[in-house]
Amino acid sequence: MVRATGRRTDRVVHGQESIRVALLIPTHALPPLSYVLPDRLSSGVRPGTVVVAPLSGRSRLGVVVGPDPQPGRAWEEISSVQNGLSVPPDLLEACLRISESYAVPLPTVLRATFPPGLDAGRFLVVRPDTDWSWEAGSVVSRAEIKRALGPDGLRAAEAGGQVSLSPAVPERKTVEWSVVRGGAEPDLGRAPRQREVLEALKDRGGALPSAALLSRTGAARSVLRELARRGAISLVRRPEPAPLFETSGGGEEEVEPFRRDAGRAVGRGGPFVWRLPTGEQPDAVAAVARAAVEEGEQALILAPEREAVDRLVRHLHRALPPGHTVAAYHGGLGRDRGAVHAAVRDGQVSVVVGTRAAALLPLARPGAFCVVDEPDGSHRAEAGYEGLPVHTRDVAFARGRAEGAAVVCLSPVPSLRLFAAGGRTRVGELPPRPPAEWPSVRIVDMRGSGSVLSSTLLDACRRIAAGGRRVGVIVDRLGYAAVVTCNRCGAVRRCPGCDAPLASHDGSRLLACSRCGLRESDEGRCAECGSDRLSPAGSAVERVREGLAEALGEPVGLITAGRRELDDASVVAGTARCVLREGWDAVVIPDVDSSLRASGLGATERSFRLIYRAAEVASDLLLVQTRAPGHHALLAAARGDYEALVASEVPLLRAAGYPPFAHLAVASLHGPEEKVLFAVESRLRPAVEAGVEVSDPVGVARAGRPPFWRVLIRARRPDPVARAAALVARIAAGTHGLRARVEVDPEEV
DNA sequence: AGCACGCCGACT
DNA sequence: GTCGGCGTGCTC
Repeated sequence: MVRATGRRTDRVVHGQESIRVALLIPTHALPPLSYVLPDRLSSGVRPGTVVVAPLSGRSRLGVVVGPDPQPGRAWEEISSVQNGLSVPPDLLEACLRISESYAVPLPTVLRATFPPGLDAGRFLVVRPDTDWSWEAGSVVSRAEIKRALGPDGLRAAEAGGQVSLSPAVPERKTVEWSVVRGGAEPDLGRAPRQREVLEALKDRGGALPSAALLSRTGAARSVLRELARRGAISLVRRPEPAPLFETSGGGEEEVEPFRRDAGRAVGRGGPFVWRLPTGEQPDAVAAVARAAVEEGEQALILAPEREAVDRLVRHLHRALPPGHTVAAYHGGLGRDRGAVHAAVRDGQVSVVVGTRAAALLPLARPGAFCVVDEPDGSHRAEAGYEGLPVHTRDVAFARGRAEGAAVVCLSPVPSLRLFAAGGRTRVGELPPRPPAEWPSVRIVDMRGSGSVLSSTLLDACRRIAAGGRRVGVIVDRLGYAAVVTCNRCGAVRRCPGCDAPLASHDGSRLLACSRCGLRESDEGRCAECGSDRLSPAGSAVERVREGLAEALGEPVGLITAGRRELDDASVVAGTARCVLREGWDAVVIPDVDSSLRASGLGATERSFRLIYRAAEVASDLLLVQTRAPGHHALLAAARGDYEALVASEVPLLRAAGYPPFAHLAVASLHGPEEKVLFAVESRLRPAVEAGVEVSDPVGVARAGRPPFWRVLIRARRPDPVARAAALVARIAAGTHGLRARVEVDPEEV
């Protein structure tokens, strides 16, 4: 079921011609360059082939992107072809598209398809000088050559072809393997233990790491030594095996209800969204994976975190029928990561589950991509940090299109941008599945109350704790800081300078701005309604925990990403991510307003999602305290009514010109003000296409750190936005002292 | 005049 | 990313 798309990449490049090569230097400043492809190297070179090419007299690794559209400029020759590393042409196609659409340098995107830890600083000695200490054929590091020959000597040796860049993946640790020897078998009639071990080894294909064989059979090492002495097996050192798991089956029945819809999506191909309860996601994933492997294809499952990846691997182990191979791929694998990469690329793995670092893993036979917990923020790296600032959902969409595979996004509350016709990608919807159960929901109106914890909340906690059951309390802010709100209208006291909410720390009478560090006293009136009844609200997790413990007269647990204390207490406070990972009898959100009053792109969605997910993990009761009891997102979420959210929010996205109806890019410029202003006003603004709006740079002050400037770029169509974003990045890359981070169609602003 | 430093653009 | 060219400005 391979549907080749091949826009410009399926032609074979051959003959003494020139080709375009994207050198793997992660910068916006360097476009693909033209090189001559000498005849002796031309066989097998196609788009996606990895080559070594010189730049300023230095060997660089690069990827062939296609034939040279304007031959004649190329002068330098490709110096070698690295066949083992090449990127599949369809995946290259997806990389080109991602680079263009999201203003990420092509080398950065291509790098993400490569095996981890690739060492591009090693040289093969081809023709050594008589006075060199290395023999022909040996591999030496750049540093060592530089030390012996000096920088000029290295360059001369490179230019003269005496050494050639020879990148390699890190060597695997070797371990002892037991391998069955062919030929006459010794008589093991009187050695049942040896016979048993030999049979077990033959069952597993005749080769197994000795440690695994021994633990599988429970035999002692002496048994292996004896078998080796008799010539039945040999003990050899081989690379450690990759952590691949054979499926066992046994849990396939639960997958059955999902198979028809998953099969339809995988059979048809293209992007899909599937709304189903969070708890049903693992079986839906299994159904998608199964549909792909039954076609003889591979599935790539993308989950937000390592733990979720490992859980899914364990689930698939049982949920898929026997005879398939599952593997995890994420940063926690260490040196095993390279081995999994190779196994996936060679097609030995049927289903690979990974974090966003796996989004561009090359697959031998791509069949389905599946994005688990699609709206989770961890699916996208922050701009400026490691990883692509592109949501894995969008990476998967680009791949699905280029590689002819289905993409299925799973969540009970998917990103709204998937539900709007006319976006970047037309997304099909699989029949949604309603929540399996829904708790009773209690909305406590906190208007007119200055307290943080209502008596209703405390009574509910007492009642549930008394029954030996558990309450999870969601407080999505660390530490003790609290904002100040008006008791009458609920407005938040904001910093006059930068509009960020002012926070009080440790109960002091002083308010501080977390952004610019401004301090002022907490006296005064509400800027909205003039009321003088202001009180701290939006308490952070430590304060709520203390308040609860005091009011309930018993210890309260704490779960955050960094800390875990008394987590078996009957009442446990924690951040949303931690509380939502577990199941509770009741879930309490004492300050849902801290989420509801947030503004900007994605804020309402996020609030809805928080409340909805809280209801999912609460088996009996969801209790929410608010000063906005009529808020439409709150009411819809309390009913579990996603359609209502779509109906109310999608028109707002359209009216506000937010994705997917229009497109925007956020550029953060770090550097002195005059350079920022010059770059934006004199270079960016005059150069953008018609229909592209560029905002004035807005300074963002940060306590203790130099400020930066933010520029919003918007337009109706996606491509001009991406081109303008790439332009700012290029301008900044070519301006000393100016650095830019750009993010196209961010999830939130 | 001679030299150090930092910015800018080229590199295919 | 990395290097060399060149302008600015300082010192002998």
